[in-house]
Amino acid sequence: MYRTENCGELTEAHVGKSVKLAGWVQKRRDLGGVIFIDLRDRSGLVQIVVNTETAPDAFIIADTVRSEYVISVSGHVVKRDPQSVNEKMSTGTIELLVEEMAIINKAKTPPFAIKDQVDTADDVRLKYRYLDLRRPEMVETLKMRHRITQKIRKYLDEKGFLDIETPILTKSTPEGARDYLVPSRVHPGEFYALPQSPQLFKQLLMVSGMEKYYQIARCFRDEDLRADRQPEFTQVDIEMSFFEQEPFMSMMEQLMVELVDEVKGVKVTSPFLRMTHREAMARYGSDKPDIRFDMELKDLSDIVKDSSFKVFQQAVLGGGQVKAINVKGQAEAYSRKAIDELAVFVSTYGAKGLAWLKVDEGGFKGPISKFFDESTAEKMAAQTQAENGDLLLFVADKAKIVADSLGALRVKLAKDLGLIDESVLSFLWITEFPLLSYDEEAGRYVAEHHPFTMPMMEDIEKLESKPGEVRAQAYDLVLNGYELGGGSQRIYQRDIQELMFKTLGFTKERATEQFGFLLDAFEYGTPPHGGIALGLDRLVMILSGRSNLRDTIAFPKTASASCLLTNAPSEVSPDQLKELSLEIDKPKITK
RNA sequence: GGACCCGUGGUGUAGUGGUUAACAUGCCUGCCUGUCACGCAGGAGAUCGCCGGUUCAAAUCCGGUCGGGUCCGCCA
Repeated sequence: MYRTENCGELTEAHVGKSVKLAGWVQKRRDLGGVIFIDLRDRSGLVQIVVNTETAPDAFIIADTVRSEYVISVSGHVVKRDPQSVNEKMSTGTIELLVEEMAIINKAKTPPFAIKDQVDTADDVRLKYRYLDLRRPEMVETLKMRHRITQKIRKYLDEKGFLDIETPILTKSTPEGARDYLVPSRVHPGEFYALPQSPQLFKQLLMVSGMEKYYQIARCFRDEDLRADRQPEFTQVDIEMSFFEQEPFMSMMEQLMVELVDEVKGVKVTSPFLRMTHREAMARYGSDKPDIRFDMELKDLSDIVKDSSFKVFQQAVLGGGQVKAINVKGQAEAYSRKAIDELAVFVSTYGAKGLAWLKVDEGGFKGPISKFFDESTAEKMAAQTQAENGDLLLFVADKAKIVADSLGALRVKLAKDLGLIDESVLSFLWITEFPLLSYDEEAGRYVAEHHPFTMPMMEDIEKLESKPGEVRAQAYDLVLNGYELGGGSQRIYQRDIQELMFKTLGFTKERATEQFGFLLDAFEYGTPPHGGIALGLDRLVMILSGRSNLRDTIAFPKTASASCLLTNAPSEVSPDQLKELSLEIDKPKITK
């Protein structure tokens, strides 16, 4: 037996007991006649002491031990003298007095120190991910991820949901994200796709009468990465029959309430705030607003449309908007140069400029103040709740650009100014999403959520006349400015589903070819159903206080979707290609 | 597809045209019996990501390329 206890779990209750420990050498401190070793395992650290006089054989071994050696020790747990207690260690009041020691395996000096304070570049960490994962904060994050999935499984099990697996090798569908493709050997020239989500299968399970399904499912999307986006990620996928939106949302809320209480000890109140998509876009310029701070977008279009400031005037005349955010009390803090930098920031979202006004006792100050007469200025001040010392920032443009740029600026300023209370978990639901949006590039409407989302019944007759105005029975769960997940009531009637495909520009033939199996299935007694998919990685990221999804995934990909540990993706042999009837059109220039 | 930032001993940084590339930490050796950022003394370790150009001279300037990161587009 290698060990009787775990390092980090030793307490004063063990004092006087003989125990065996095994683990990695965190740190060796050699004082000549006595050697201290901090021994680490998954549970934490404990100090072990080897004395040349009381344990001469062990001392000889301890003398040769180095960082990250795997060792086993036995001895007695003793209480430390009061003056040698280490308050920074959870096991700091005790230590193990070593009697025997053995080296189980030696270790090369690791390329970086195994400790929490990371000062190592991401690429080095990822190349040696197995060492990076030894760092306590990484262990803690993966432990939290485990506790989260365990809680989700327990909760859904208690509510009667069945965990059912769906295929990883499946059918490519053109809607939505780009697919990862897998060539078929048996069917030359044909491909499987990895699932973007188990969407179709979970609906088919509802047709099957499974009634309540869930899966913690890996999903794949061949799109460019972000700090909160990986090409393979994990969804908590949930679907139920005889679905009604309100009770379902309540059940999801209850899961979140219990989960954050268990995992973080944070109490959040239910029901969560609900906000329509239209309101979120108007007030926050985002469909996933961070409502931990104010600084809302204020519409000034009507007030300034007759002003002599041409930029504002023309934006409104052209069908656009003029909106502002009020940066409270920051007029002095932002110099002209600092505001110029903010203008560069909003330009990435397509804004052509960032107008500004500072408020002081004499009224508005700044280069554009001369364009507004007294009564206009008063109305602007009232609309933005402007007071002395405030800084107003304006964007005048098409609605989308105004929302994107001011929405992003609002979040950036809040972060820069420290307006966000990081201890708060701020959940809300966004409802009544548009069903469709017009894709300029494709020259047609595309599904905002996915093509199986049920339109709102009162909008359904507009599907053919004004598709852009149809709202969906869809909802997103938002946490602290991140989209945690989204779901909807699904279409479960063949005729509505066919109408939807038609609206999306599918010919009847193509709809049959791509989704005929679903349309057919709907004709065999399909219950109304709906559900949600939650981004597990993002949930772990937020609850563990990380700002990057990579830190919540044991073996993540880099920004260019490669794995630095295994060097995937990589070239394959000509034989492998031949077997799959594949030819490489543009061979990479070999190194 | 685009923009921006980064690349210098194992690790993290300094050096921004001119001697032997500096510092911290880590590593190695020796000394040290209560350390926990142990201490003290000594030592090894870098063709400055790669290729090309400018120059008498390049870690430094220019172009390209590769790798990492953040964002826009893309993606729910």
